[in-house]
Amino acid sequence: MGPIIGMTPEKRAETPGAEKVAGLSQIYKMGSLPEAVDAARPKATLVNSESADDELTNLNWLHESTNLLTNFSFGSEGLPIVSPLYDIEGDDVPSLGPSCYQNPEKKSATSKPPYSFSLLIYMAIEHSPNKCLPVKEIYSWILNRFPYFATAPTGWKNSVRHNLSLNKCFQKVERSHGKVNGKGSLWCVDPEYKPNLMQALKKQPFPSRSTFYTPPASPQSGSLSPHYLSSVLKQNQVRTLKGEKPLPLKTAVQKKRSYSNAFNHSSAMRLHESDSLATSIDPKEDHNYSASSMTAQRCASRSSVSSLSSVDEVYEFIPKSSHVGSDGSEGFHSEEDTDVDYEDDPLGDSGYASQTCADTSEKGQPDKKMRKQSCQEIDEELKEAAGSLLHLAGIRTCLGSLISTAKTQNQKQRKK
DNA sequence: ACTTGGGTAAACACGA
DNA sequence: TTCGTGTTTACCCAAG
Repeated sequence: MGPIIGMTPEKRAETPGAEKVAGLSQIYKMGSLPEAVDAARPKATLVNSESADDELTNLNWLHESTNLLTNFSFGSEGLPIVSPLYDIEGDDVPSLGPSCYQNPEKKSATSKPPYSFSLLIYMAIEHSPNKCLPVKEIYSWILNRFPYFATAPTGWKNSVRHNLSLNKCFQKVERSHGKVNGKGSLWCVDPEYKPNLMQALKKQPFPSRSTFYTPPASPQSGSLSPHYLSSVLKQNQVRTLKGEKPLPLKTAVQKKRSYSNAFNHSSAMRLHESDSLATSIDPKEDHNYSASSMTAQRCASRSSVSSLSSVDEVYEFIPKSSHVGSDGSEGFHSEEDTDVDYEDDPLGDSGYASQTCADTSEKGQPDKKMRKQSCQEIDEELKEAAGSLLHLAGIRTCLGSLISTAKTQNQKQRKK
């Protein structure tokens, strides 16, 4: 059991997750995105609004989708401009108080929040330093932010757990090795669904745009988080130890997609559809997140948030000993840090990395092989994704030249 | 009318 | 045994 569980309220208040939530208060001050942001944001609605329903024979959607793709993958302009609001760790912004549920409409703090449980969980997780929270901390966060639940029937906790389990947006990560089914797993947001969640957030009565957009400098934003990837690796560790073949990353990522609930349709699906247009030639085939589109999406989101190479990013959650040196002394502390510990590592991200390091370093050679294999698999996927992107970029180039040729001919004909 | 998402309740299993 | 956690099922309601 991690130190978070059973923490006294005083101690909990000292945790970064509790104090850094102040940034959330800004969400509610925010009216709408600056023009520049909207201009820079990939026009997800572009495809959706006009051409998404168009027949597939119309190549406009492809053209637009390649624009989308370009914005997403080939330049930072595809990013929502980073608002200071995303900086949930900012201390220089006055907090609105213990409860950030002070929206523009000044609703009573004790009235029911206008957010679904999924969004509440998302907010809670996103405002944790590690982007991972145990259920108990999620409860606490929600309670702190939405006093409504203090007096609400206890069923809401059931709903939270229900959502965590059922909603594929959320990924369970074992806190430490040897506790596969133990109490208190950590819950993370599947980065694949962050856009969906953000989209859903935007549709709430009190828009909180760019609220939880994490800075590009953060390696875990907009991509498969080190946490999640490391969980996949851990699963593979178990499989390896069992003598089974490690799951390919895409399989592991798709695991939750087989679930039948939540965020697969409606707003999430609509967003997904528009996004998938950018990566899938046939949108119809993408309903189940084809591997290529998934990897492409991943790659796109990766490259959109970070200048890191994909391999670098993959390596971030792998002990550097595996690619820096054999002693593992560089960049990671190697003490037996077997649990995510916010107190020891208030900045969070290194906590999980060190955990992964500790976990893997204890297991010796087979894990090195496994890590190497996983890296190779990830690399293969990335290559595949890059290939898809290049392919689409090529299509776009062709289309561009065709269009310009057509325009030129059009002009010539008009002149005649 | 139907589908879908969301909320809620309940039952059950598991581990601390 | 109790409690917390996680999963699953079922039902209801609202919105499209």
